[in-house]
Amino acid sequence: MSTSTIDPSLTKGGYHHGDLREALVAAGLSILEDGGDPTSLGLRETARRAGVSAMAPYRHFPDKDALLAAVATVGFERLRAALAAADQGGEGADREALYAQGAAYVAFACAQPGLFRLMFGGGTRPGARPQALCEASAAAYAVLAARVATLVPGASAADEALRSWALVHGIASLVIDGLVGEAVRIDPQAAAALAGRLLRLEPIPG
Amino acid sequence: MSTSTIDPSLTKGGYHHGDLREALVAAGLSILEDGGDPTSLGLRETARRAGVSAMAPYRHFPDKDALLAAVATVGFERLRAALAAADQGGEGADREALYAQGAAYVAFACAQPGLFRLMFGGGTRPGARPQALCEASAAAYAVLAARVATLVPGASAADEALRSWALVHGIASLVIDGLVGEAVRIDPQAAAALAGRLLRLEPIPG
DNA sequence: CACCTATGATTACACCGTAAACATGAGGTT
DNA sequence: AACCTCATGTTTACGGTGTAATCATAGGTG
Repeated sequence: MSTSTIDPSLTKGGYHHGDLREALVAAGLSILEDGGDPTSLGLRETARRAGVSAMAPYRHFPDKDALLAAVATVGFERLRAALAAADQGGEGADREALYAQGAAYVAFACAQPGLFRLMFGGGTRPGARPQALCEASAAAYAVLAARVATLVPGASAADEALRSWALVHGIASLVIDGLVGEAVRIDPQAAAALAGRLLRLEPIPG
Repeated sequence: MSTSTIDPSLTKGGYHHGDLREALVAAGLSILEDGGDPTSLGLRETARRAGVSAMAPYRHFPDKDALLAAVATVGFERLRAALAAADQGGEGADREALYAQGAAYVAFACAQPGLFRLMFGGGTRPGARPQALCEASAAAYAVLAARVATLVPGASAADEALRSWALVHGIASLVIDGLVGEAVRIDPQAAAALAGRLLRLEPIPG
């Protein structure tokens, strides 16, 4: 299969288009990066963006939800990378790494709200998620959970990790939906700072 | 305008249909209560549910987003009522009232995920929200913020309220999107219990 | 009664997701 | 080299949606 000089990494599915599946995912990401909602992410619009016929995506995805899931999977991989990078920002295994992860989580959502909304409940019913999507989201969560595990005793680590996740996810959701003030929503840095502040905040005393 | 015996409260807009505007909002709510996503909430489908022509809603709403916003406004009013009722469940001004509000918040989202998703970023761009919708969401938040204000000194009350909101909102979002385990998503009681547990959880020590 | 306006119905158009039939070109076989 | 096969992409078609424009009617007002 390799007598020709074509790069084998592009040969897979590279009959007419170089690699249409990846091109479609990239087109979908570009739509979201241009300020598009998940509702703007249509099958025809994505195909148009990839410079291909409207029905071409059906050769690579069974339906629209599968294309959206593939885009969301890339989103989770990017989120995982962003969390891991933020975690490595500090030096030791201290809480600053966790705060940095929280700030990165919110900054990610604020910088790409369309992608973030697609990743979380952006259309596909739970239970019908492809395995790759589930694995990608679990991998992202694992980065946060691992940091929490280094900070708390083993028993309550799971609950503490879930609590931290819910907190930063709630901040991110409220910010991108414009429920916490316009200034924060516009500026990803301000949103990240808010996340760090709330994460550091002591619970209600009593 | 009131020589007839018709109830004035129904006279407004009640030429042909009793009160089509309210009927459309009720039809939209019923669609969401029947397990419909916000995407299932269409203009034509809502009109069909209300037993009226497809274009009739345009006499009462300028476009689809306005109808969705009206439905979301009712959702926030219901959420506000649920939070207020949960707050009154206990007796004193203690933290149990706050925990009850958190559990009620998550239970609301879990019981009506479609409505919850519509209320928060369900289509309309932030900034284009009708004033009534903003007021309804602010009124719901005010119930939670008021309880927090009775528990913490004035300076940090705002941040503490926002932190509590983000935490319960994050839990609710993750649960209805199926990111925290199927069992919790199915059972609203289990979801509410999870909210109470995480709210009670002490922060990460250090 | 005649009239006016609010309300709802019809029709039409562009867009979308999906299915079916068609066209094309790369690769292996002879 | 000639041919066959099948994966890939295109075209056409259908039902559904949101929206604009036009028509029809019900209810109160003079």
